This record gives sequence, structure tokens and C-alpha cells, in this order.
Amino acid sequence: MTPRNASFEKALSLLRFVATGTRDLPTLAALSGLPTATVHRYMKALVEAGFLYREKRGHYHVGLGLAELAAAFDLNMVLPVAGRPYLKALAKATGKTAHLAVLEDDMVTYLAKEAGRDAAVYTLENAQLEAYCSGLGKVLLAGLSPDARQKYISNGPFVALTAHTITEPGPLAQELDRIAQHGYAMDDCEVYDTLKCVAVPICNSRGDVLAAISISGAADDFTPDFIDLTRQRLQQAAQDIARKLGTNNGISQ
Amino acid sequence: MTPRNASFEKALSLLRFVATGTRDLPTLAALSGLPTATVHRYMKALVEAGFLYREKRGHYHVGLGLAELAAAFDLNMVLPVAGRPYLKALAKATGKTAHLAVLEDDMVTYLAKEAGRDAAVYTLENAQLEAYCSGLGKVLLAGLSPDARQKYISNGPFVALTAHTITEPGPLAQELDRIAQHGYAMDDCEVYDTLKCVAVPICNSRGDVLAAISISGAADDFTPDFIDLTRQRLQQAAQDIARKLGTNNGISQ
DNA sequence: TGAGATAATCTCAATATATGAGATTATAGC
DNA sequence: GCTATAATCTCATATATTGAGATTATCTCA
Repeated sequence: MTPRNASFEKALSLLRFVATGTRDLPTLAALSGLPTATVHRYMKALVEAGFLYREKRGHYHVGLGLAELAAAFDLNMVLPVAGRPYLKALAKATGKTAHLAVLEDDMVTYLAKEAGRDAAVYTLENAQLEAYCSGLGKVLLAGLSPDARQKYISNGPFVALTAHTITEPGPLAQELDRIAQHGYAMDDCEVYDTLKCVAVPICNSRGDVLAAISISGAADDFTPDFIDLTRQRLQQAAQDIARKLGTNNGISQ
Repeated sequence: MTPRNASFEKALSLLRFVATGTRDLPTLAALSGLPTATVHRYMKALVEAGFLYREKRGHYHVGLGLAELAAAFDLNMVLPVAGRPYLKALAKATGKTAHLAVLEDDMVTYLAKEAGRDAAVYTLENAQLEAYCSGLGKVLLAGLSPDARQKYISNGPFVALTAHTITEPGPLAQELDRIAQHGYAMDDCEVYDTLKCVAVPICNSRGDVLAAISISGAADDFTPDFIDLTRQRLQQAAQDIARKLGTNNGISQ
């Protein structure tokens, strides 16, 4: 009467519990609210499907089969198609240029671009740029693990593109810390003298930074109010894109 | 009457089809043998769960939610526990020492060891060794992508540990090609003068090399017959370990 | 090594749930 | 705007899931 694939959802919920930590059957039963017999049947099916691996009594782990399926997930292919409508909307709403990018080999790779009314920005999709000087780049660097971030910073030198470019390791490290804390980055004429930009990260449900989106345009238009509104818009869009990709496994709405 | 979680298996089969290539609903229906209405219901559930991402009409992709769950899969934790019983059996059957290892940063990391009767081998679990000179190392190198393999080879130098160690890039490249083709490697006294070894890869269902297992011992005992029998035993074990971890998603028995 | 405790497994009738043919609606392509 | 094709919905029916309880396997620790 109400087809909801309850069966599949139950299996999924068990999968999630196991992904959270290895558990025994009665514990899983308690956590999921399902009777032991039912949990047992599901676990058996999950193990047979290769989604779980049963080490021993009371110890289930996520299995290779799941990892193999997930290997078909291609972020760089899925991100631009999922993000483009949001970039379009942002470009329209702000009148400025919207970008979506990921970090690859410490370089920013631009995956999608939507120009605004004032097309003051010259970038190409699939182009690569240095990370330390742009808003997108700094957000992405701020999402790196402490180790990787440290390694990047010690790998300089950082060439000055304008008088505002951050070129010293110390200040750059501080800037990245601040960005990680506040959840967004500014580019204050660090690439071009007349260009500013606001950037925010796109995160998965664990909070890992997967990609970033930004709005850039003529420096004069970036008033405090505009910056604030744009940041909010970007953050909303970033969240929507993440959800569209299937983050947080439908736990929340 | 026969609880088989058919529902879950159907969802899984659809997942696999999507992982294989983006498809439209009627195609999926044809491939899976299920009616369109049913496929539709499943796809909806899969998308809601974040396992799939629907780009547009006829274009489904593997979703972030699946990738996130799979992130909980830890090969280095699961491999040794899954492999140990097989190593034990191999050590007992051959009387020699069995190893299980993975490649990390171009170095062989030993994850598990089971000593045979003649404990002629001195390794430690979790120790790291150079890859170019051991059977395990060569099997793992042979499983690298052509690019990565080339990069490794050009990164020498390869220090000679015995008169038999392969130290030249050309012969090493040839050796790796041969290993990739034949599916197993020999260590002919390349680490110690009196030590030989047979090694085979553990692969996932796509054929990617995940890890390797080996049998090593006194060189004199490695007669052609012994080598052949040992190789067969190793290959069987490698296959069993992969299956135990949940490869090939229960497609075959 | 064995007794006690706890986890895994099995069975089967009751019943909630998935099913799918067919009609309808949305969307793409031209 | 028209046509072809994909997506979606409905609902009576068949069927697979369910789970309490009994049984068996497996650990733990004296």
C-alpha cells in the first residue's frame, strides 16, 4: 500500500551502523530496533553480497564489494553536472562569475564556470591554477589534512601576482587556519589588482572538503554587505550541491 | 518460506548495472529482467539513500553516499585478519614461511607473517622493505599502472643485495612485464643468497592488485615441482582471500 | 578443560510488503 | 508544436519478510 522499500532501508541502516564501528549482532539489533533474527538475516545477506566482511563473532567490517562499487563514483564527472544549475543561479543573482573547482596535485582545477553580467574574469573550465593566491584555492588548501597543508606550505615559493598576494609561509598558514575556522575564504585582489572573490567549500557529511565554489568580480562591488550576502548564498548552494550528490545518506531531509 | 532478501539483491543488481555505465530506466529494466515500475521504485529508493545520483533523464551515476560508506573500508585492517588462516595453512602445507603484504609509498609493508618449520626468514609484521628485490615487492610493482611503474623504475637506484638482485632499469621493467603476464613472481636469491620465494597477487574483481602473498624458504628446496605446486596453492589462497573480503559481489559462487 | 554466558542460527505461521500491468504524465529531440 | 520515449503513479494481489522462541555454536574464564 505504501511502497517504500523498507527492506532496503533496513539493510542500509545496518550498513551505516557497521561503518560507524564494528558491532555484534545483539548490539546492532538494539541500535536498529530490529529483532535479532531479522538483523541476522540482513547481515547474512550483506556479507554474501560482499558489502560486509565478518571477521569473527561480533566483528563485522565494511567489505571490499562496497569499496569496488564505490570506485565507480567519479567526483570530477558528477560535480560539474550537479553544480552547474547552482552556479547559474548564483551568477544570475549576484551578476558576477561563479566557479566550481577541486584540488588536484596541489593545483586548483576549474570544473565549471558560469559568467555573470560583468564578465571580468578570464578562466577556462578544466584549466589548472596555483592554489595559494585564489579564494577557491585557499578554501581547498584549508580543507587539507594538517600534514598535507604543512607540506604544501613548506613547498613554496609563492610568487606575488599583485601587491596583495600572500607570499610568506607564516601568514599563509595563518590565513588557512582562519579560513578553516570561518568556513569561507576571500581573495582580496591577490590574483588581479581589480578582482575580488568569495569562496566556500563543498563538504561531505564527515566534513571533508571535496570541492569549492566561488563568486568573483570587480573589487569595487565587494562591499561588506555584498560579501556577507554572497557568502550566505554560496554556503546554501554548497550544501544543496552536496545533498544532491547524495551526501549524508538521506539521514536528514 | 525461503527468506532470501530478494529485495536487497534486486537493489544491488541495479546498483551494479549503474556502476557499469550510466543507463536509462527501460534499459535497466531489460538488463535486470524486472518490470519498469519495479525498477523505478528501486531507483528512487537508491537515489534517496544517496547511493545513486540522477543527473537527468536516463543518466544515473554512483552517488556520494555510497563513496562515503565505502570510506569506512580499511584494507590494511581487514586483509591480515582475513588472510591469516590461509597463511597458516600455506605455512603448514609447505613447511615454509608465508607473508602477506601491500605496497605503500613504493615500499612493501608486511601485514602478516606465518612461520614454517624452517624459520629461515627474518621479517616483522608492519615492517617496510624495498620493493624491487623481493617476490612480494615485484608482484606488487607489476600490479601498478604503467605510469606508476615507469615512475618507480626511473626513480632508482636499485642497490644489489646479492649477486642476483636486479639493479638495472631495463631488466627490471622486463621482469615486471613478465610477472604481470604470468601472474606470479619469483625471488631467486635476490635478497639473501640462500633464500627463494614465490609470490602471487590478491586482486579485486576488476583485476587490480590489492596485495600479495608469498612463500619463502631455503633456496635448495625450491625445485621446479615445488615451485609449481606452491604457486598453485598461493593462487588458490589469493582467490579465497579476495572472495572472503567480499570481492565480485557474490556474482559467482 | 569444562561450565556458564553470550552470540549465531533456524523454523514456520501470520502478515505486512513488494509487486507489476496498465494508464498517465513529464521530458527530450527535431 | 509534434512525436517518441522515459518517468511516474495506482492498487488489487501474490509473496517475501517477519520475529518469537527454541536450538546450536562459540567464546570466556576459572
